[in-house]
Amino acid sequence: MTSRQNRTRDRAERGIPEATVARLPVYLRALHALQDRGVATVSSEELAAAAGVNSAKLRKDLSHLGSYGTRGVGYEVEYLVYQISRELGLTQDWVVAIIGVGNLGRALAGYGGFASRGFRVAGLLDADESVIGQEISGMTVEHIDRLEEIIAERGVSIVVIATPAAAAQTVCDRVVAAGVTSVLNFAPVVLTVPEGVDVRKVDLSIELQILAFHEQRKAGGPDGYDPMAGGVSGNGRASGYVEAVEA
Amino acid sequence: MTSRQNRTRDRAERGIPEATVARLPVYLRALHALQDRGVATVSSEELAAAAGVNSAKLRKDLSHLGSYGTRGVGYEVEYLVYQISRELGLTQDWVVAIIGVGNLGRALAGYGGFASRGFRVAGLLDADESVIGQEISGMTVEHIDRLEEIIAERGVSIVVIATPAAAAQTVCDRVVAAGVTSVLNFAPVVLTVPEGVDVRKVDLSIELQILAFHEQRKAGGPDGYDPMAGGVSGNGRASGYVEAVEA
DNA sequence: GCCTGTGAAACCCTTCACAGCA
DNA sequence: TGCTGTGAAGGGTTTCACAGGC
Repeated sequence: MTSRQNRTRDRAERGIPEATVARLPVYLRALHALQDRGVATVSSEELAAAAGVNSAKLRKDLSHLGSYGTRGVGYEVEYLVYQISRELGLTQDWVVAIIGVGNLGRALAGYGGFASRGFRVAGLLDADESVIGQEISGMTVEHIDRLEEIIAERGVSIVVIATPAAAAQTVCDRVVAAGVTSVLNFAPVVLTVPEGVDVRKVDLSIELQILAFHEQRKAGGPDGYDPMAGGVSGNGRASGYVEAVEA
Repeated sequence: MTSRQNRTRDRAERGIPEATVARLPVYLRALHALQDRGVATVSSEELAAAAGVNSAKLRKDLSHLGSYGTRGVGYEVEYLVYQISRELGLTQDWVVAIIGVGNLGRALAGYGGFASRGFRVAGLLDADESVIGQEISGMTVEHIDRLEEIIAERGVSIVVIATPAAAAQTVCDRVVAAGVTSVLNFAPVVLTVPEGVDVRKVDLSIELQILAFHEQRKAGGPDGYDPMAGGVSGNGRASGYVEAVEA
């Protein structure tokens, strides 16, 4: 490896695989749990078990950050926590605003996992007059009209969209126009953004649908009993689906 | 392709790639939106745009289900909706129970995207006496003691865990012992389950951490300004991280 | 001896490009 | 002609298995 590319910088080639990045937070959580239990060093086998992956994968992943382990011994927990935190950018604070304080927005506002990872919620915004001014998790809900102002003044760099589906794209456009380039979207729509803006999506119902797919498969055991064969046409086509408002 | 494997069953080999399964719900949503707008047929190009993928990927994905398109024309929206719904197992109803009615559990209980996809929430359970008996989204919160009874009597096949991290594994064990083999976990822990049980995980803070990683990279432009180089040691190691209770 | 770090193989997923059919 | 369906190429990810250092 490292065939072409200047090899002045040794360890972490600029460019950690996406799959690895997605697992680093999981390792980090497992490491924090070990830290709480007073564990000082851990082997790839143990840490992998705690994170729910196999040890080869864990070692490959960590090797992308550098050589932070000791052969014959394992990894020093505290040191690894620091290295992963730094790599993920968690040694600095990130200012977050949450748009939409329905049930989901409230849940997010009160979610302890944010603050403990260096994410500071600096604004809760909504369009509904009846919730403006309400106190939620120690913060006062502000009017969406002040979106641009709040982003600029408080240095918001990540925005969480928890609005109804219909409002999400409009809110996203305004947020992007205000200079934000990282968006976490909980609304069940595909957001269109310009080049250079990152959108990640969490969709509650997609996960359930994937589970349903696998659950359906289990019924038929191996060697293909065709699930629903026959009964299907009696059921009529897509039986009056209605796209509800969701979120 | 299809080198070894009996070729009696032509179209859908039992075994759709996971990556494809994960995108089918997205296509389904886009198709529902088209249906609402009265669109009868759609090309792979248009549907792909609506779903946020490229058209080659969409066609490959759909080809795993069968040949449901018409060359030179496109796909009939209603027919495709039905085929994808059937493949995902959404032509039948799934009975769901939600464990833990904190902020997140409440949000999930009220989430319209479940009911509209054939997921029927048949139970809201919690351990906290002070919420038992409360009405949430038209349902009465019941005591976790009745978990096994409720699963059996109401035919629950998918359980959503929205408890605090500390309670999740215990709840999961009981749920699995009661015969449930599909679990959607919102608690920030890795759940250990026996072979044959599917667990999917939604982690709110992991997504933010992945965004932070990319956001951090943007600061340094191309040709590697090392983010945080130098300032780091002055900051000291992992600056007193405390694993908060979360969720 | 033991456990990390990593080439190499295997596997999966995406993208390309075009044959084939309405 | 236009768009689907799909072999083939390409890229990324996982797993294997072992070399290498403590």
